Amino acid sequence: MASVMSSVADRVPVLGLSACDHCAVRDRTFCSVLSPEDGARVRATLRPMSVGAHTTVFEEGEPAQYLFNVTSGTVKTYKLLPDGRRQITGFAFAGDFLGMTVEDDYVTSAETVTPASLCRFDRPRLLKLVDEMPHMEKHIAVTLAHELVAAQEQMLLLGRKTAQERIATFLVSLLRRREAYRCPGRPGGDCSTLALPMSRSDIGDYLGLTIETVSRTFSQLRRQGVIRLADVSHAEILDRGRLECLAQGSH
Amino acid sequence: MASVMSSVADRVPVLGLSACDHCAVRDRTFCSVLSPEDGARVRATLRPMSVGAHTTVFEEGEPAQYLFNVTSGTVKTYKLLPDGRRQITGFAFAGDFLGMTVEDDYVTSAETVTPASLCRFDRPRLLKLVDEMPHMEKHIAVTLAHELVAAQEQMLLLGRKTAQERIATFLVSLLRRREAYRCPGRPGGDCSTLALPMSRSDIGDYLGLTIETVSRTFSQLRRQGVIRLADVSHAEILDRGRLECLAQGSH
DNA sequence: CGTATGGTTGAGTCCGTTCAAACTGAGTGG
DNA sequence: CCACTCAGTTTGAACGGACTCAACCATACG
Repeated sequence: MASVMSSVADRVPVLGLSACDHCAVRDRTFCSVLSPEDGARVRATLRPMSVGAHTTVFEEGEPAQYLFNVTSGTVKTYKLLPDGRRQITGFAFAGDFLGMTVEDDYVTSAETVTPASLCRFDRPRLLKLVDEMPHMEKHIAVTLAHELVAAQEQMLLLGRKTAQERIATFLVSLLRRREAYRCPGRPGGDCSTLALPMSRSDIGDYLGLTIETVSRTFSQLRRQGVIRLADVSHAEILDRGRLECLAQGSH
Repeated sequence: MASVMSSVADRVPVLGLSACDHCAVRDRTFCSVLSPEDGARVRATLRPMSVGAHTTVFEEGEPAQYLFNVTSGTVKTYKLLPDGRRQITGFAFAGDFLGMTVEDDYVTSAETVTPASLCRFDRPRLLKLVDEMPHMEKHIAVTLAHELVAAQEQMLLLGRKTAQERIATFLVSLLRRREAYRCPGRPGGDCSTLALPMSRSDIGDYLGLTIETVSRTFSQLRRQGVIRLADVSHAEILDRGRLECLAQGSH
């Protein structure tokens, strides 16, 4: 599968220093904690890029040459077993960080779900800068801690929840994530319609289910009046309270 | 359930400054990166303690007043659903860190599996010190990153592996963890007998299985000549190659 | 030696999977 | 405009791996 580094990166123009100033996700990334001078040094390691849907960003096991910030679109990270079984470890949306690793190789693969724009950092150079910037180290530690909490919640889901509880948890976490990123007053911030940019197959591989079970469970929730499916990738949440009950396993 | 903080802590004598000098796990913790002066400041926030088996160290949702280093024994961390379903998120052995959280509340519960000794740190005071010590910040970020990798591997296990693959993965990861902590030449470092201090119920709740399936799968591996069960809590690895094949899902 | 607790084994069940068929909607071309 | 294709989704029917329920066994302990 084509790697983004060789195939797409060089086609995208470097937008220059001003790009960061207009960055929509700036205040959700480590860039927000940088002084003007440090910001300039970080920008020197950066290249903004746009890629189409279903493009490989990096692959597990390959040397981690770059780090990425998602500035728009959706990206999935996943691990594979030799026989092709797949576990999606997370979905990254605008503002999320990708490819952080202590080892020198990526520990998951990453592929875009939708067309996406990414901020690509040269990893060795950025890590050298990080060493000199305690604020950034701190920001990364906090990000890692949040990801770890999410991972532990996902373990509970994968180890102990039923199909219906998994789907409910997934929908609620998408809702919460959207709320965390939008001001309450902002347009769409409290809308009950949820975009599901990923396929049923992706949802299944994220929740430890098959596509058929995902589909059946959506239908089940629809018949129960908890959600309405405007179309295959847009779910309207009709009864959020009930959904949250289901999600935490108390029916 | 009895909390360690109120019930056990005060019975254990403070061993004074010299305790750290003899600490067996010192070089595996953040203490190893401290200068002598910083070490003294950290020690002022610390109290060593010993607790019996099956003792609650902290509970999910409760204010995170302390952080812990395990100096001996085994501790499990877990999350519960309202109806009692449990997911063990990890086992902590000597040298492992417990209770790290960005939020002000613990995100998992922790309970000893065996009698254990712990180094208890006052969290607010330690975090204040960490802010002034970039080395420690770095060490914590690295630890978090490693835990995140382990969590992602556990997601793959819980979402996509069969019972036999889960048990095999569990045994292999215990072997690897022991190897990482012991020099090859040291006694017991290359011994093929593995201690399983945790109950079948704990193993099941860690691997997303029931105790019956755990027990059956051990018997299955025994019949296949992959392991030998000296007793209920000691497994001898007879065919490590085969076990590693099973663990990664390629049979 | 009786009791208790945890572990093992067996039999039957069930939830989610597998296999298969039908449906949907977007894209293409006559 | 409709027919056709194709990939993704939904639905149905049968299956199976892990679960549930239950009995039995082993070790520890008073």
